[in-house]
Amino acid sequence: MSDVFQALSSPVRRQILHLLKQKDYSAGEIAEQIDVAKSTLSGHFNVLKSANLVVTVKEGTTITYSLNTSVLEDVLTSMLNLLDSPKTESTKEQP
Amino acid sequence: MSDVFQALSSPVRRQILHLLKQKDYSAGEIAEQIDVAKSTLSGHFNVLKSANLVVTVKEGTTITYSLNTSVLEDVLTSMLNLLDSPKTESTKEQP
DNA sequence: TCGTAATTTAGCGAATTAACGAAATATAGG
DNA sequence: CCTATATTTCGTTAATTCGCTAAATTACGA
Repeated sequence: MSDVFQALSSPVRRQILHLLKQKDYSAGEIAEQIDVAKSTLSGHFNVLKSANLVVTVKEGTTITYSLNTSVLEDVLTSMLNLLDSPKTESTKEQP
Repeated sequence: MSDVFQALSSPVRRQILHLLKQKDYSAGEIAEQIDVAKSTLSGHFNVLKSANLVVTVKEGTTITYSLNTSVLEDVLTSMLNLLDSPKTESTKEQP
């Protein structure tokens, strides 16, 4: 869980995820659209992979990344948990 | 947004948020329930405050922390955004 | 005013992160 | 086999994070 939030805390990585929401991309195609060195991106890919936020398929020399939505769903659930059935606001006036 | 995910990426801070979900607590009361030095907790409070995830009320020498759910709702929305209307899986078989 | 309780600030060390460029690896195709 | 392409690994550097202890701050109450 920490891994996922940590992964989501980088704007570059969120940008990658937003790209992958539209369609699958290879590492190179993503590099064309994000202005950091490919080696740096490769590091970001690793973080996303470790957090299970993306899944890869290797075909020849090309690696295609796609979004793994199930982990996002898990995080969403855990955050809903934080919001659902909130504390009884006994000291405050109820509307 | 990065701040919020960064804040959420620490187990200690998530533990604090979960406590605050139940009811408001003072810094000291939180310290009783989490096993790190008070000064360390104070640092965590700062992170949570900067991310606007908590709100404080000072009363005498005691500072009471409470959850600010609106930021959590924003994050939730942005994550739903990542899941909603996913890419057309043109290369995959539709069920 | 003095002492005490609650909380924060300051300073430090170890570990992690993010960026880069250069070099390495792997695969496809001639 | 050789070369071009795609991607990763490595070494470096700068910045950030997280934990601690010790000291400072703030407010209360005797």
